[in-house]
Amino acid sequence: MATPQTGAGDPKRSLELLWREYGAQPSRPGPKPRLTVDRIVEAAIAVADREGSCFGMRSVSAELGVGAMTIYRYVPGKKELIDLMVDRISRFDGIQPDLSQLGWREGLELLAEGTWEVYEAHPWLLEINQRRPVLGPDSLAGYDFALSAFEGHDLPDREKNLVVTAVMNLVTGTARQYLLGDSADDAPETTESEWWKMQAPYLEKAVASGRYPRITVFADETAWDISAHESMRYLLDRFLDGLAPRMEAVRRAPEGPQ
Amino acid sequence: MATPQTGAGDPKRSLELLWREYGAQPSRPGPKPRLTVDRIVEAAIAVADREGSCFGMRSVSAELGVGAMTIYRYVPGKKELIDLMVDRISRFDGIQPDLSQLGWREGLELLAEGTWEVYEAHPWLLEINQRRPVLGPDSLAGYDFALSAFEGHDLPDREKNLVVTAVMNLVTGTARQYLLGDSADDAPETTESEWWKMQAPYLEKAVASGRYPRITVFADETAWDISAHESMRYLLDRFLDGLAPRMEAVRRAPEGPQ
DNA sequence: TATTACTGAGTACAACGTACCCGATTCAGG
DNA sequence: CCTGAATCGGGTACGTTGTACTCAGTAATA
Repeated sequence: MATPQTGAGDPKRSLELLWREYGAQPSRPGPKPRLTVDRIVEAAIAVADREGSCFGMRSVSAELGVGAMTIYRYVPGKKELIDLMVDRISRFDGIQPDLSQLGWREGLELLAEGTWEVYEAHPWLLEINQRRPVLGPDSLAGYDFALSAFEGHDLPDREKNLVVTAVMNLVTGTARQYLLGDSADDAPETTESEWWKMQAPYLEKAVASGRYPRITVFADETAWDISAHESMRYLLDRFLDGLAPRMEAVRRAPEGPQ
Repeated sequence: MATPQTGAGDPKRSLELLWREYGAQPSRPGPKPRLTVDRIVEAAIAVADREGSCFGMRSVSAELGVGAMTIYRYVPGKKELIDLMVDRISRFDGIQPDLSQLGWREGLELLAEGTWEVYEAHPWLLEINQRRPVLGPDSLAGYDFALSAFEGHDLPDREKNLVVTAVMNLVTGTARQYLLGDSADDAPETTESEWWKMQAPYLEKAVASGRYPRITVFADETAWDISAHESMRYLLDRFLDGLAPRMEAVRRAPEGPQ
């Protein structure tokens, strides 16, 4: 048979792997598999944490101590492996605080901070270009967890989705802006401060040219010394401020029927 | 001499090219260059618009009708070319409305919508992993333009930067979530609705399992039918709602001294 | 025991960015 | 004018990437 359908980028295979069943397989001929999909995913995450998003399949194989092509027996291709890695990363290992005990605001703040921590731990996540959101078991659990922040409020389902995706996109956008450099990738190159020192002469000359009349703030160094996390919190806090009136409006009466 | 320093990823070369002078060069021996850096950048953008961010240097060469290696006479490497492309894309071609005539809110909305349109026109921009923000002439002009939204308000410089980056990160985050699929890249694969149709059975089974108690909204299709732009606007509007009190507090008196 | 399916490793290929070399071209100085 | 030097464009080739394919070895079933 030609082309045994190891076709790359098959979403169906990704989904099958994501939602794979762990039940006992019927015994089949042939040697027992030495690896498992889980071990490969864990190894790939370890490699990506170390090498950045441009990790190679050969590195994953080496990490597992197997031949270069061996992992292809378990995973159809790199794209699918990344799908699995992304879902695995979304798993919330710590204790899940009971968001319904907290207020909606604290809940969403926790969601944002949790997402932020994931990006800090695995900056390569920001570099991969996820074609479509792959909702695996762990991502779905995270979404379910996020929705618990709205308990006690009669926000329409549609708006719940808007809010949750807003918070996540807000975190992602800021993280991308600031945390990308932390990923090792291929060029350590220059540090943050060195980079600005390098740009400074050009920027100063540009500002001096008068073509950028409003950018005169380079004199004040502290105006540009903004940490990634502070930037995220500012955006988050204003967003939640703006959301507050709406949440108050849909607050459910504590005891009575809805 | 060994290694004539065609070193890739040199930020200094990027900066030199970004802020290159257009003055008449002193006449030098050798044939006149057939290309210019600008033509290469324009061609590369055209190719990226067509092929996605995974455009190849050979495609750019072909677009210009020159040999594969010829463009390396003008640009040190792909990274630097991308830096130039990013800055070029940031150029605001249309008429710049006078933000100072509008209110701060309309100004920031215009900034967000403008950024959004850039991403819609050039989705590949979302796929490239910019190590560090390269502030070229056009990016700087955009930033200067953005700052004009704060005229008539005594917001501290530091907070201005927080707000502007917040708006841009907000747009970027949402755009990335939704617009990535529009980039042609390598796999047209499945459409949005096909993808959800493919995921549906797994999600339904997962929800039915009871492990995700709060995700019961899959019954209501409309709850998930959220357009990219709507999602961005929701986040933007709440953010601006939250920013409003602060902006009112720092509003400068119309006539009197500050 | 014979069959059969499956595993793991090795080889190889296309595409990528780009280092290097060489002939052709055009200016500056005599 | 001629000569030397500097530059340009193109071709070739190398290392690295993801992965298609082949083949020998293994273990459960009939």
